[in-house]
Amino acid sequence: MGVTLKELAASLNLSPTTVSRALNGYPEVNAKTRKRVRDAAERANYHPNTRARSLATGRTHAIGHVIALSDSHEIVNPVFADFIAGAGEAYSRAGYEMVLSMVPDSDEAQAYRDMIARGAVDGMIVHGPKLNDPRIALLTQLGVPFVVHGRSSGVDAPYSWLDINNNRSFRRATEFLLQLGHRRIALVNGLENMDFAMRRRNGYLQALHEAGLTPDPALMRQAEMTEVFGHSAATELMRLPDPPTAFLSSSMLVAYGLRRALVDQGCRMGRDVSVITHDDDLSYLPNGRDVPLFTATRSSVRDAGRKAAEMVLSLISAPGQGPLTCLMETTLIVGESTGPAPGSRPRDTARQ
Amino acid sequence: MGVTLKELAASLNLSPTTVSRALNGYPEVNAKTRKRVRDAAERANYHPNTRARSLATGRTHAIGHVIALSDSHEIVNPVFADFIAGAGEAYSRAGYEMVLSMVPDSDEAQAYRDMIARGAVDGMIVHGPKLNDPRIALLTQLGVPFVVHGRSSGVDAPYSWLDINNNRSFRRATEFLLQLGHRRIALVNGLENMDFAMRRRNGYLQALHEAGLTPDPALMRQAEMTEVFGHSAATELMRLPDPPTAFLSSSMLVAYGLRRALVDQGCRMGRDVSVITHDDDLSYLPNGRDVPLFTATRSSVRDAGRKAAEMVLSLISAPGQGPLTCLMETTLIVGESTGPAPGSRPRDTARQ
DNA sequence: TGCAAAATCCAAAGCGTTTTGGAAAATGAT
DNA sequence: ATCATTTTCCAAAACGCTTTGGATTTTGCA
Repeated sequence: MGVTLKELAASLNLSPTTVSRALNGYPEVNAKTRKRVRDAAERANYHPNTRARSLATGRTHAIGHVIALSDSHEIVNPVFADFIAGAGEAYSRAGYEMVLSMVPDSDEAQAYRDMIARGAVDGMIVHGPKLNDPRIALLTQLGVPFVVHGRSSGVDAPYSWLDINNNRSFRRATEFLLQLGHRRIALVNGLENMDFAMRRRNGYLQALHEAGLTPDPALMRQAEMTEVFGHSAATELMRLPDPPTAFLSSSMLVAYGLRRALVDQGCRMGRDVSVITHDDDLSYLPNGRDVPLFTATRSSVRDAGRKAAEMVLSLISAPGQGPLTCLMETTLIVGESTGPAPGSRPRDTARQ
Repeated sequence: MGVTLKELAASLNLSPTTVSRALNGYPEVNAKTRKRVRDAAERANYHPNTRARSLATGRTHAIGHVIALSDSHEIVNPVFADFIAGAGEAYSRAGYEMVLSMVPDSDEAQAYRDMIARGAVDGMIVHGPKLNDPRIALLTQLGVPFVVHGRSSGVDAPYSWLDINNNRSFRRATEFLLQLGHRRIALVNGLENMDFAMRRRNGYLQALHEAGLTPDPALMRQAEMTEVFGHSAATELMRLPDPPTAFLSSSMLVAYGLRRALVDQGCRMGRDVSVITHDDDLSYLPNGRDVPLFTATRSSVRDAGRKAAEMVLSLISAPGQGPLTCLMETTLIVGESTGPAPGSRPRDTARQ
């Protein structure tokens, strides 16, 4: 508890009104007194009490994030930290706070309700949307500005979202592999009740169809995206009678696991078997130093966090503007993990 | 903005006072009316406005976490997400909020100051303490309850902390390797201006000394703990004229990199070269499925988060009790990455 | 100089709670 | 039936800020 406005005003022989206005940049205060006030505030390390301010203004200057911790598979999504970091930057630049609520996913809906009913936040970010995600309807009904990180297939009503082009991203990656001559391409995906995983799968399927290939269900796996999953998936897939010559992975960690399994089998990545992974550009999972370890579809989730935060702030400052959307394209970067399919000449020089 | 207390009171023909007391469990209210009030509150989904409540009580029911994002090496510590998850659980159980502030590390001190001056939090958690960390003095001076996740060598004044026994942990791991006959043991550490890294190094050195070995500076590396660092460190170390036969790693990700480099060199882990890593038991970095991939010193950082949160809550609810401390031991789990040093019979059967 | 307009300041109300200090009603003892 | 207690409730103040509606002073212009 620092200095209070009243005290500061008293020490300056001014009314609280004037001091408040001076600090908040209202025009009806003399330039000289404004400076006097500002200096005094600085010296006293005065910061208006957030609670009192928001009680008076009705705005909290806080954005809420609810993270559901599923009791069953207790995984904290690793992209979470970087996304939050990006969002946090934007918030602190704008003078906003971030309030986090981590709840068992059975209480998730109530967590959103509570935050809003208690007047704790001006807006929210929705993480990890699933297909037909009910949170979107809930929040629109509650009338709170919010932005979804991702989209939710099946939800028709308009809402604000920011997403990467998962479909095109995985379509391109698949095409790239096809051009290298690969015909049996495995998809090692995240859980496909997650919207992003579903879209990636669709992109992969579309590319196969356009190439006139029928997808083989045996080559498609989904699970929580860990290194261990990548390892077991690749191990099993390589033991098939007709194993894949290429892999598409949904995360760097999974790709690590793929690589380990491939090495175990005595394959060399980029020569015997190709791998493309999605790379969220996580700060602690750099994809190689100079030349990337993995050929990857890359998009910084930290940037996404920053942008999503800016979007929700914009929704708050200009409420009338209707849903905002932002679709970010990924870049396909070529690393050492891809090469022509063994025993087949590439159809065509791979475009970019 | 949900129902207000006044409205609820009006709808019940009661005064706000009575309704407040009924809901907060004060004795001076009839059991029947209390029930009536509680039911009505439930029906209306009434939640007291956090801001108003904390303005009135002087307590915010919020704990602050400041995360510094260094502009130079923009790494978000991967343990952060799991720690936060653990803490978040404890907070939401206790009806507390978590407010997060992510700032460039040049503004870090000011971020702590601000949070407190603005009356935004009742207590704080300090992340990633360095040697002689100035934040500890700052917060004690400001008089806010706080708990440090880790310790800060060089800070003498007492403070509350929760830490794992990094020293003993790495001492034991080193001893384990020595018992397996290893004599040249490399340490692939985190940045040693971090307190935890320094302690691990000391534990390692102590074990060597006790075994009558002089540490070789060429075998000790430190950097940001990424897979890529692990890879480059191991690659360089294995090219030494007299390469190590064992590695100690400070994180699972680094260990992944070590393993990749070793494989590149044609070594088999656990036979040609041994590896022990610290394992924070991160949810998305499981150490194998049945039998651990890596022999490891394990301690759940999520548990640590939970406990640290409980400690700060306890400091708040009982202010007089002086500094709380908690030293957690790690468990040394044996996986597939360790074995007897090549060309030397183990001194002794490894205890444990 | 005089007067309207602009500039500068302030008192007081209000935001949604909790809490203090009673008041009114019910109860118990005599 | 009377008085002292205890129950049960309420009016009003307070938390620290913003904001409305004036009041006072200064400025601009004729």
